[in-house]
Amino acid sequence: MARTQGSHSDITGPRIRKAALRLFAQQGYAAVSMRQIAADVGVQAGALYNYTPDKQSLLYRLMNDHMQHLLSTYAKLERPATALEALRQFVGFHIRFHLERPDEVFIAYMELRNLTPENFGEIEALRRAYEDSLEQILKDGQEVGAFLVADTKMATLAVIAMLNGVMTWYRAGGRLSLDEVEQVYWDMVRRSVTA
Amino acid sequence: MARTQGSHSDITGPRIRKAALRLFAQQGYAAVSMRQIAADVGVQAGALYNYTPDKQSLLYRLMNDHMQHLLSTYAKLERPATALEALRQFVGFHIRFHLERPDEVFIAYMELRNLTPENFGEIEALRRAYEDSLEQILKDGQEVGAFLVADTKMATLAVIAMLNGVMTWYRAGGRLSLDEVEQVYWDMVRRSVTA
DNA sequence: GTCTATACCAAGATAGAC
DNA sequence: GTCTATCTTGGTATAGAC
Repeated sequence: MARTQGSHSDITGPRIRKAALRLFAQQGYAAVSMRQIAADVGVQAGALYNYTPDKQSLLYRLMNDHMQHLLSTYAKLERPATALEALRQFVGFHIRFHLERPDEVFIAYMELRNLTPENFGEIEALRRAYEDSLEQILKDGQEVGAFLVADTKMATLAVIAMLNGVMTWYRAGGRLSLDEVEQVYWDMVRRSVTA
Repeated sequence: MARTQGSHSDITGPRIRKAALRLFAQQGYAAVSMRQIAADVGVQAGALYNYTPDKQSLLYRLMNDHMQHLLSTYAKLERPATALEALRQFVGFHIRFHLERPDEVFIAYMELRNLTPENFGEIEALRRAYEDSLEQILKDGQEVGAFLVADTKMATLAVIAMLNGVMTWYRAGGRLSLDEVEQVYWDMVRRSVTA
């Protein structure tokens, strides 16, 4: 665990972010000290400042990395032919991507208020871009009569909120398999936006 | 604002809780200091300890008061005759009760991890009791064929998650009236649990 | 690149005067 | 019941040796 000296430029950075990620998710940004993160990594507190100018930048980096990863992964998916299929794809993607990264997800929406205004603005823009991709699906489906919603913006937020709820209770190995959960949520989402 | 002396037993307590409520909601429990709360009330930090044994108890008190209020208010409602009407009542009650108390709601689910294990257990039990009242509605409706859901527990959590989403974006005086929002969400909830 | 040591400040909580 | 003053601890961040 605790090393005494040496040069580890390539691995210490990722280790710091990994430790910060877990600790922030567990205890919250404000409740975690730089000393705690350093102890977890096995270095002294001062060494952290070779990798981040300050604590705030560490948080921002974690949230930015996560959002970029989310957007780029979704963008790489092959686009289905119909709006209904696109919605199904979105539901499956959203549930799986998020369930695989509980710490990142938790931080991404619990620690928004601990970002500086500038950093907050940037993360918010990324989040909105992701929401927009769902709203576009709903708009497309609405146009061709596949969906029937009173307001695509509200429906977008309602669907995402419903899906995010999975993260608060789902645990692998529990009563329900991931496939079952995905199926149930897909049913509810589909019914909520169709006539 | 800043008073200099005197005896204010009856009003200082509530003022402290009100200040703590707002500050915790805005900045997070861990990021708010007792000195900040005291300054907001207009007393010195030491004076707070005449009203709470410590900071943790202050948080617990706020969350407990909120949950008790939620449960007792819902319990006082007249029970509708049908499951469908009961669900409609729940949706309207949930949205309105929560939108009227954004700070309490925000704290109640953002600061759970800052409770001691004992306090956490108590608050969790109250939250579960509230969820159970919705699940009972879904079970009743499922029995008489009014609803069709794959799993009442999952449907309960999905519906609450969807409704809670309103709190993240709705602002009075915005594009949509409260009645409109309630109507839209009721439509989506109803469709999501019926065939 | 990491260490030890430390500057500097603010936190929660308590003591005793009024 | 509130004040002032203070104890003790731990926070972020930096300096300089290795």
